[in-house]
Amino acid sequence: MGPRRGAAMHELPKQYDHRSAQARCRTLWDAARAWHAEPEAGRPTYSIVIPPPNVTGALHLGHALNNTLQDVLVRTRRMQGFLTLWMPGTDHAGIATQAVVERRLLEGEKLSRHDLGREALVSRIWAWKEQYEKRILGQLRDLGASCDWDRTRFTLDDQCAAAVREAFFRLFEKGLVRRGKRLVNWDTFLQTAVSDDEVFHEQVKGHFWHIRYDVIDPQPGEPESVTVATTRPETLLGDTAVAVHPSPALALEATEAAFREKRAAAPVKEQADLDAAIDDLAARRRDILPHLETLAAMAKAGRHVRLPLLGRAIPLVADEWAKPEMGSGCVKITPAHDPNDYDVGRRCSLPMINILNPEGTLNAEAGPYQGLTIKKARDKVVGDLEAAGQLVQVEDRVIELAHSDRSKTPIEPYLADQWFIRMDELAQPALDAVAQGRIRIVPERYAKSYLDWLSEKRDWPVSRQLWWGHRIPIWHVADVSEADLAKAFAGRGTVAWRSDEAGGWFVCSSEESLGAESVAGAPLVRDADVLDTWFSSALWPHSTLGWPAATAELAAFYPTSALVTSRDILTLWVARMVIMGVFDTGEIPFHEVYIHPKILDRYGETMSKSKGNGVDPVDVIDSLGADALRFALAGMATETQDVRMPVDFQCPACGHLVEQTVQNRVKPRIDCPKCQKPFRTQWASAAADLELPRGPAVSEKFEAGRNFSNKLWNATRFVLMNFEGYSAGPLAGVGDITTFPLEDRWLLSRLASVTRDATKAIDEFKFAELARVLYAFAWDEYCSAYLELCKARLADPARRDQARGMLLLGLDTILRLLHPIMPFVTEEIWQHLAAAASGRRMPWDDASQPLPSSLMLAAWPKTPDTWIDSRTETQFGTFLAVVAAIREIRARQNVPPKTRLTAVVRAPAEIAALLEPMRSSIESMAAADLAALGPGAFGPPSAATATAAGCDVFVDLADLVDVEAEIARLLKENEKTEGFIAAKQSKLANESFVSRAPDAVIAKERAQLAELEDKLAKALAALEDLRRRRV
RNA sequence: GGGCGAUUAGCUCAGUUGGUUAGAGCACCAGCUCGACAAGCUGGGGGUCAUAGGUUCGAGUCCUAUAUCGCCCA
Repeated sequence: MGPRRGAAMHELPKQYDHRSAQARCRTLWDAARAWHAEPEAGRPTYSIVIPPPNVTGALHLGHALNNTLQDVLVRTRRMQGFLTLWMPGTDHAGIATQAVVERRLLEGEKLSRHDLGREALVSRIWAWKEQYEKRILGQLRDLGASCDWDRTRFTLDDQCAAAVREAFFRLFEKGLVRRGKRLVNWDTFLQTAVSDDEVFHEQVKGHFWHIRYDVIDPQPGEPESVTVATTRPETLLGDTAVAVHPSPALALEATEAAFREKRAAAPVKEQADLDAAIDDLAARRRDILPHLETLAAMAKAGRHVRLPLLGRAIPLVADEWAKPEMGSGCVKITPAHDPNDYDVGRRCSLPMINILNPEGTLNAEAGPYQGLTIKKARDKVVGDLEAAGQLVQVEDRVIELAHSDRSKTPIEPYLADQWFIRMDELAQPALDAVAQGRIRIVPERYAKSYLDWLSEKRDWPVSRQLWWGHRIPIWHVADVSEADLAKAFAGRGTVAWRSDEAGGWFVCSSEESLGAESVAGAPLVRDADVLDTWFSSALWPHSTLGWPAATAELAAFYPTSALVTSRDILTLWVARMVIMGVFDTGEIPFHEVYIHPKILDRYGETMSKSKGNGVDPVDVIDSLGADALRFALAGMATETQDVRMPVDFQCPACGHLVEQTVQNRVKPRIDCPKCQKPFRTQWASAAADLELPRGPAVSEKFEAGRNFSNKLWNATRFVLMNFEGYSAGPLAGVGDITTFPLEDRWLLSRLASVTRDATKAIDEFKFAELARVLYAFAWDEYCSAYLELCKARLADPARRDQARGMLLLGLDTILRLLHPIMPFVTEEIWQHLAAAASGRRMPWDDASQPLPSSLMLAAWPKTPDTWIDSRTETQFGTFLAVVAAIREIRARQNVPPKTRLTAVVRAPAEIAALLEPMRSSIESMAAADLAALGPGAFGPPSAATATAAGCDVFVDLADLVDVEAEIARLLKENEKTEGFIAAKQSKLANESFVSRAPDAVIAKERAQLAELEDKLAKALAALEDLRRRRV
């Protein structure tokens, strides 16, 4: 602080401090509840519901991206004057949350959920939820999300629960809910079915056991046994058939034909393998086909084989699932424990024997094996088979084993009673909404997967054998008549019942309780299951707004405007929201769905906590600021594809960046290769590791945003430094801009173009483009060009105020356009502007009102199209090119920046006339004296030359010039120019080009050729001068 | 097996209805302590647009095939 600066000056620190700014802005926004939306008649609305994050843990980078994009939309629309609601909330995430809590319970207290009981476990999960919900919402606020925090919902709160019961009840009443057996993915650890989406496959080493099943009473000519192979021998206890292909000869022929066709088209390197496969088929035809034909005939005759160990007679059946080209050509059929066998079982009407208890031990159906775990049963079955001489062979084999994503334990296919929602009728309106364009999916190509998935109209299994979730509002009652039910629930429109087709009844209610323990003496037993977590998510857009009540919020904000999400839940969530939204309210839940990309690591893998390859958004917010994070994320949201983000560990001791690799990312501690000091990672668990400082995972991608924040900050610092004695008046009319100096007309033109482009980018969900356009304008045009130009004007009292006004107009507009992406730094600066220039108004502001207290509530720029002036932009471009040419000469001749140059610009008369008013600007920006400007201007023989936008620039370097370097440079440049000329000439000599290309293209080519030839001629003349000088 | 997408500078990505000499950020090189900013300024080097064909006066862009990678579905 020099003595020249008085206390009244708005002197800002040299560096932007994101930490204090973020805290201040949050306080400001919260105090004003600037994010709150109250329904209000007659105002256009814009609404988004947040994809509710799971309360399982902390937010990751994907959440940061997802919510940044929503906030960009929401902040823009709010500034544009829409009554804007962004509905926040979290998801109870059924199985995911219960699994996390159960795992901690087991690790921490060695207790299972059964030790605790339903009520106690659920209350533990609620406690977990409270903790993580708070953390997640806090992180969203740290990110800057302008959600309506007064409306925060939770998928399991009372309001959502009422909506869930009502929706289920309506489905039940309409007969769209059914109960049935289904082969489910059984998680024996969590003891629940998990959906296909919650299953991942992992390759594990296993075996392939070949087992002999004896034929009962073989006839002469018939085989005495069949051999089948399995990776899961214990399942034979549940076998109810052995299958063989009904027409093995035809099947083999078809397979062979397919192979031959493939062979004909195959590249050479694959041919050998295919030949071998074909030979193998021929051998099979010779060796085992007769045997299979016999077995097929036996199957059709209803013959049986004996199940080893248990001795049960099971039929031979003919089914195409048995592949004659594989193994022995026969397969064992265990309908209750294998998806394919289940299909066979249904086709052949086989019994289905479930041999498992829910916790993964064998039940009474397993006879002597009852009570064993699957693993022990497997060992014993194999041992017993061997002892009985039924085990033919054991092969080592790598198998794809299904695991539960939640418990990480192997999945057992398991036959169980489940609740389903019938999709045949429900899916159609959801299909139509997208097919007919009432819901627009962006990018469009994702509409295909949505439509494909929905058009299968597969029933939705909605029951889960969990304790954490919405309890299915169904009670079971047996031994009563319908008249009993009608009497018991007379006048209750909220109760409905249907036959369970086994003599009993299902009673469903939209109320929390039936208000009765029994009907006609028969007990009402509440169904133990809870609903799939996606059921409550499917209601999210309308349940959060108060449905089924006819609230003002529902009327104002439903259907919502847009949904922003990631593609992996397009079917699980988006499609189901459409289905349930239309079913419950008769209206689609949103008009647009924007699918954003995924962020991958440097190897192209998706980031996940379990891989340890992610970046924690909190680290970025902490070190570089929320705006830096948001700017980088918005810049990654390109339309076409996922983006990679190379990640490094930052050494906490020396700051060195250690590349994150597949090897080191799973280690609990890493030694910094530079300073040798160790640091811990997210995996640290040993006490010694936990004491180490943490090395956060970082990415340089975020630094651009931090630097940009600082650039804006310093531009403001400069503007405010020059505000002494300035009182900004309203800029409402801006006045007669035709009298403005060129640079001001240029700035206005650029402001108008950029505003138009930015607004369009947001309308089209082109977030990366938005970020790029604003970055380039703010940095390269406003700061590097305009602000530099103003330096001379600010020193001149006669021109000072015009420059200040324009600087303010430009800065304020940039802040408003940038605010949706970088809310904190723009708000912080806006507050400083308010202190220094409270009287200012933008042309699009309501001049009769004071400016809002927060940038968040300021008006989005509405620039007049009349500002756009392409002639001015061209003219300004020429000016910049001349400046650049002089600077280039300075740089290539190694002239120090302080040494003042003398330059001459030869330009055609009309260009010279345009440049004339910019003479002093050229001089100040290029640090050069302009000795001459015009068509007749020429430089001395000792000048270095450059060309720029039709002008020739000469810089007299007298004895400074490095003649040899200049000659070498010109020679190289001429070579290039000659190449271009040759290419143009041949193009223009091409008869078909000249006759077919549009005239405009040809004229352009001619003009370019002329320009190039002119350039070459001038360069040759300059070369001559230099050569003469050398001699 | 079916579908979708991608391949452009060392890295991460733009590139509009086909039409100048293909752009940006980071990284790299050279020079700069200028009263806004070294998280900065000025200048520079760096690309046979995956490969092979085709359409066209003209292809990074359209078509076909191939290779590689990714995702979704069974």
